Amino acid sequence: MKLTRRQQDIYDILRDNLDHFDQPPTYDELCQLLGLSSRGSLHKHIQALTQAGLLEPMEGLHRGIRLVESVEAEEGIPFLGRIAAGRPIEAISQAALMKVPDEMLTGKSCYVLQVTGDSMIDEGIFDGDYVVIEQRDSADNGDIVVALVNNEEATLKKIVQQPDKVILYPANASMAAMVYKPGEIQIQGVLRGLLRCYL
Amino acid sequence: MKLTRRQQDIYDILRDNLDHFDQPPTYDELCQLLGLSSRGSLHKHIQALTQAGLLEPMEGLHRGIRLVESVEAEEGIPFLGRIAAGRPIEAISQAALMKVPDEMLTGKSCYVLQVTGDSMIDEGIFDGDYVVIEQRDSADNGDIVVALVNNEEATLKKIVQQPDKVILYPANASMAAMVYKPGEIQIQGVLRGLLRCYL
DNA sequence: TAGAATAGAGAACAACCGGAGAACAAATCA
DNA sequence: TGATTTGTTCTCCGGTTGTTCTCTATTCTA
Repeated sequence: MKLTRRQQDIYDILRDNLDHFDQPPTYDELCQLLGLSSRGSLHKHIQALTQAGLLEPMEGLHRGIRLVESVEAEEGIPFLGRIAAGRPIEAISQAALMKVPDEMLTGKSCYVLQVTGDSMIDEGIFDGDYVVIEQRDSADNGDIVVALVNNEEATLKKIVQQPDKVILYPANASMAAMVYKPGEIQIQGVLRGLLRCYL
Repeated sequence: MKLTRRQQDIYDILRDNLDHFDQPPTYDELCQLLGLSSRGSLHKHIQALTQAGLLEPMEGLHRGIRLVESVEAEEGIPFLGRIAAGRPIEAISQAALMKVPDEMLTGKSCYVLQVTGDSMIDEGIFDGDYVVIEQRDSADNGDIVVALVNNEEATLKKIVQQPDKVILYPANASMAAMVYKPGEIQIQGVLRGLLRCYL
């Protein structure tokens, strides 16, 4: 169902309010947020959203505006942000969904990051490529993982774990491997797929 | 149905706008983008695109210009087979569909091939990777294309076309470029995306 | 060269969108 | 219970936006 601009505004505000308050707003409160002076005008939009299946029908109840729970999710897995060696993952403001081949999905929770930098270039992972990551807290030796170093820097590297140390290998002849103590490294996910767009 | 030049312009702009805004443009906004001063002129083109099945019919709705989402974007595009330099495309027995990110689709007809061999390794295209190809019979210099050589061998190479010759460059330091006469090379498609599965 | 196809300008029209405000009824609160 | 808040319904309005015309210019083709 297609929403008009104002309907979209109102839906966004309602969705936003969900996180901030435990009670739905009254019409008057919503009108104030929207800069309206007439409840009647708002009501028409609320009705349209209900018609569209985005709001539960509210039969006269006060504070009865409620979002429909299972708005059928679009297909795809979330694109979370960028990962660059030596920095935290840079989250993107608006969560977008990205369709990926089923072959890359493992049934576990997965997400997409965009790679910044050339540290994995010898593995054919270039600056600007997208990687599909399976959320996990452990990995096998030789896996390419998203690792959190000292709870602050996120990086994409090939990992080798030994009883007394953890080594992160970049795939770039001009960069050196880094050695850490096991406690300093936290695995956040394992590389499952690569996506690259040409112009 | 074949689009006129202006119709193609408009379609491209609409497709481009999809990524930048969450609401379709109004006629006036589109006119401004196109340098038109009359909504009536635009309307004729919109109608033609609707007729061609590329736009949803908009029954008087404001901001009602909406692209018809192709089945391909929902279900995936066909995986046709393997391509190895020096051999015809090896078709797969049963056609499978593969979901790919919308960003790789151009609205034109696309398909997926699996790459065999290392001839494009310096471009980060490895043996076993999947490539998304847009079906076309022409390309710009520097594009990576699926080219049919002498009507029998298919190959994935970077192309440079000159009036008197066509050069196919592999992206592998240990391989040499090949030079052909224009008539010997037939372009079958242009590289739009790359997919790689890890384990 | 005539005709068709493409492309645009501009005017007039109708529908849609968003809003105001009054009156009413139901829910909630004191 | 009575008063107040809150949701509902209704009519009305104006600007925006899509639609339909007619008219003109340019390009391509038979």
